[in-house]
Amino acid sequence: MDLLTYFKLITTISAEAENGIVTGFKQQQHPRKHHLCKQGQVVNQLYYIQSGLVRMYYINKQGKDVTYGFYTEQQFVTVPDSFFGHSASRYYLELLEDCALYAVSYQEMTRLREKHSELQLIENHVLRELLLKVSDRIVALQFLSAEERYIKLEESQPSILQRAPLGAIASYLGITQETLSRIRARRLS
Amino acid sequence: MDLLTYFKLITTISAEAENGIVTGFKQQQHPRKHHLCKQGQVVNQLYYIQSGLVRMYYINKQGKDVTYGFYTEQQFVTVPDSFFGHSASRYYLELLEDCALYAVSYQEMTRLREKHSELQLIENHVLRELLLKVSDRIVALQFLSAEERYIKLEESQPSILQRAPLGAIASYLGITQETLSRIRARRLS
DNA sequence: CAGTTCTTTTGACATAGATCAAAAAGCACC
DNA sequence: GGTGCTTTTTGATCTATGTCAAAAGAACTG
Repeated sequence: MDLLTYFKLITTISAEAENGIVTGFKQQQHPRKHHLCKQGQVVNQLYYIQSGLVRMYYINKQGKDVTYGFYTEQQFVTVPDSFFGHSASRYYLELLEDCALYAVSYQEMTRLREKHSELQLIENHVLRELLLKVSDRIVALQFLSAEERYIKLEESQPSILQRAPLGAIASYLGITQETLSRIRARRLS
Repeated sequence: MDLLTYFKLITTISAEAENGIVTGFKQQQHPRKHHLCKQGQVVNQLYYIQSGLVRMYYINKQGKDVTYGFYTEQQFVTVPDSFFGHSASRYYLELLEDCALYAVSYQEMTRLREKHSELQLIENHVLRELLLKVSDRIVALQFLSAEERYIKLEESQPSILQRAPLGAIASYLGITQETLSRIRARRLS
């Protein structure tokens, strides 16, 4: 879905704000495997995903790649602490599919937000969505078994199971590839 | 710390905004064990904790009480999805100590936000803090062992270990009381 | 399409942490 | 200061999930 169309679902947008959005958000295309950001960089862009799939991950102390989250069509993605705090990112942002994105820089977003109250609203909306998404994860990780977490993902974002590689899904669920593979086998029978 | 003092650490506050804050945020005192919210209610207030300790928890499918988070001095607490979305809360908010709070209603917060750009900034700041806090939890729950999670809590919020009961801490860490007790014993020797 | 490499599955074994049960230690209230 | 609660600790198993290793399957590449 187009960025403006999406915004209009959240709130009504004045003509001036629409103008600001169209110039402030830059359309981009990137191929599969492209990195929007690597560990150590400051992420200065907030991305809206028109189409495609993005994975956020980090490398833990044992050198293992751990998926923090998946982001798809009609979602925003960035590394919040880096974007808002201008700090080095602990995370990588990697495209798992070719993506059509809209990107806005922090400076531009600040300008838009100050000029158009709609953008303020939208930013809050985005933050709340991110917060909600993350809250659900905690509940899952805290007290569901590996299999229950898998089922939960299956219900909430079924397409991920098809679209992302096994290893990425496993670390997202907080389990090993092997265990995920076994869960899958068990569920088929 | 006083609410205004805290706000002034985030941004400069105009005289009018100061006025709005002072009238909009109501000071409250509540005793230990009081509930600010129970499961099923809509949480219409955002709380700033001047002193005391608040626990957010829910009852899971097996009927067990699971701590979602602890909130202390100089933090904001509410149930974000309920407060922002006017939906029924899945969580309880319980005071683990006598608390001095400032409370602002959703409507009042909206009014303040629209009138004073500072409040907008502060709200975003609060959301970002909540998001950061929660992000760290995910990283911990995803790939740290029970003992590592304990150590992490010890480092980031040492006072919780003294102030909250064992069972509440255990479920926060995603483990049983018994395991937590054993971890403690192990670390003392 | 044969060879190389990456991904997923399967198997055997090890272990962190759960569960159940009971003892011990803290607290509160007559 | 004893009697009854609640909270914490300790002990003995049990189980889900991890680890290591190897096989099977897909997916690129020249």
